[in-house]
Order: sequence, then C-alpha cells, then structure tokens
Amino acid sequence: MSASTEFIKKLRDSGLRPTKQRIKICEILFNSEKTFHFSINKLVKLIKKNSNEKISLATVYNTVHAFKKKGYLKEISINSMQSFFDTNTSNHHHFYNLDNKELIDIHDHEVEPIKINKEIPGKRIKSIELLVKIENKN
Amino acid sequence: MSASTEFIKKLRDSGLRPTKQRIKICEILFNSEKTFHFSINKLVKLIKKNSNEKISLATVYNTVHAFKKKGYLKEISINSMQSFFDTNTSNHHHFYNLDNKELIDIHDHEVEPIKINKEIPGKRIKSIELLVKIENKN
DNA sequence: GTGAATGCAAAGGCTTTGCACGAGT
DNA sequence: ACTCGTGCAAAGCCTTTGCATTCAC
Repeated sequence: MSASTEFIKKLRDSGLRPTKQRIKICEILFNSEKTFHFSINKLVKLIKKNSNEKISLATVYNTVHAFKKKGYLKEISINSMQSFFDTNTSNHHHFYNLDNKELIDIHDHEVEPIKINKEIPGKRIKSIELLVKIENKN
Repeated sequence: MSASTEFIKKLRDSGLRPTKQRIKICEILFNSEKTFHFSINKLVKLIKKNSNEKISLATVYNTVHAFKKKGYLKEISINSMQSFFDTNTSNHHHFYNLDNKELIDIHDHEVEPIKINKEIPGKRIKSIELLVKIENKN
C-alpha cells in the first residue's frame, strides 16, 4: 500500500475528505519517519518546493487547524510572535534554541517526572508542557 | 517617600525617563503587593479606568516592552493568539485555566526540582518554563 | 446532485513605524 | 538646547472570512 493510499484512508477515517491539497500536505508532514517542527510560513515554503501547483494560503491554514483538531499536530507557542506545530503528538517537551530560533525535542523519558504540589479545587490537569530555553555558552 | 517617588527613582536608575505615562503605568502595575497577569488589552482598560487622561496605544506597547527588556515584566505565551505579561519576574511556573483563560502562579517551591537528562553540546539552559493546562473536572 | 473544500481577495485584529510635537535633563 | 518619549495615523503582518467555483461522495 502506497503512502498516499494510507493518508487517504486516514483522512477519510477521521471524517476529512481526502482532497488533493490535504493529501499533499499529509505527504509533506507525515511521510518521514522523523517528526519535525514547522511554522505555517515554513510549511508554505515546503509546499512550494515540493509541488508544482500551489495551495491557497487559506487552505493551508484550514488544513493545519483541521489536523490539529484531529490530534495529528500539536502546537508549541514560544511567545506572541512565534508559534510552531509539531508532527510529534506524543507526550514530550522542548528545548528552544534562542540563537537560531529552533525547537529540539526532549522526550518524556528524558525528564524526571514532574511533581506539582499544588492543586486547584475542581480542576484537573489537562497537559504539562515544559519549555527550556537554551543559548550558546558565551 | 510616596510610591510615585520610588517609581521615578526606579525608572531613572534604569535609564528610562520618568514620564507621566510611564509613572502612571508603574502605578497600575507595581503598586499592589500582589503580582498579577495581564494582556496589553487588559492594561489599556486598566489605564482607562484608572485615569482621566488616556495614554496612546503606541506608548503602552513601548512601555511594556521597555519594562520587559529591563526585567520588570515577564512574558508568558499560551499560544499564537494569547500572551500575557506577569509582574512577578521571579522564578515560577503557571497553571493555565482553559475554561476562563486565566493564569495562576505555581511558585517554584511548589514544584519538585525539574531534572532534564539531556544536554545540547555548547548550549546552556537560560530558563525553564512549565505551563500546566487545567480544566474543570467534568 | 449535494454538501464540503478550495481559492481568491477583502477584511480583521493586533502590533509596529514614521514623523511632528512635547516633555525631561 | 538636546535628546528622548509621546501621540496619531498609516502601514504591516499574520490570520480569518465571505462567497463563487470546484471537487468528493
């Protein structure tokens, strides 16, 4: 079974019509073994590089949000001006390299379990996200 | 010594001219014993409520960024659409209440020390930020 | 055929910029 | 006086929206 066929199935199974554009974006995001981080901007560039026909910006936004909603992508926000999406949706954390503005994964098993000694009545923890900013030693 | 006098000194000491606008914003942000979280939007509203003369939006942005640069404010980013400033610049973490979109402090001593078993060659850790998203139990 | 998705351009929200005017030293 | 800060409106950037067209089922 080709990769595209899988994506078509995956899309259909999650209630998203497997359009040409969505399949293309799947191929770009999910074809590699390795997961990676991207901004909308970078994704648009990848699409341009990867394909002769362009995908409308609105469609790129729609698709990324649809994928995020379905849980195929995770958003990592650095600050009001910078936000990334991550094709790795498993539980994990990030280094943020201040010098080149890139993210590096920290796998869950690379962090000692985080214990918070504070509770908010009536609330439950939905997620714990650790962002470790790093910079060059001198 | 009045609070204003202190602010004037503090501003001058950090190389910021103690203008009427900056003093006003200091009064709003740093007069209370308690620290708090705010968005630019909320700050603008506080200024309106607190003062008869308005401060230009550009000045509010300039001032907040100047204060952040001087280390009097810390920025906490939730996602690409939401970012807060914190008058508490000490080492600490946050709960983010998904239901009402508000931040709650988690003091450093309320979290067991975070240990990361991963190093990036040539890099040093600048900061560790924990964001714990919480929601209503059912 | 019908509803969903796409593409385009326009609109929107938030933030920054440019420049003349005003205020602090 | 000189420089820095402010205010305003305009420009910018990123994202969303509206609507006609196209596509999947």
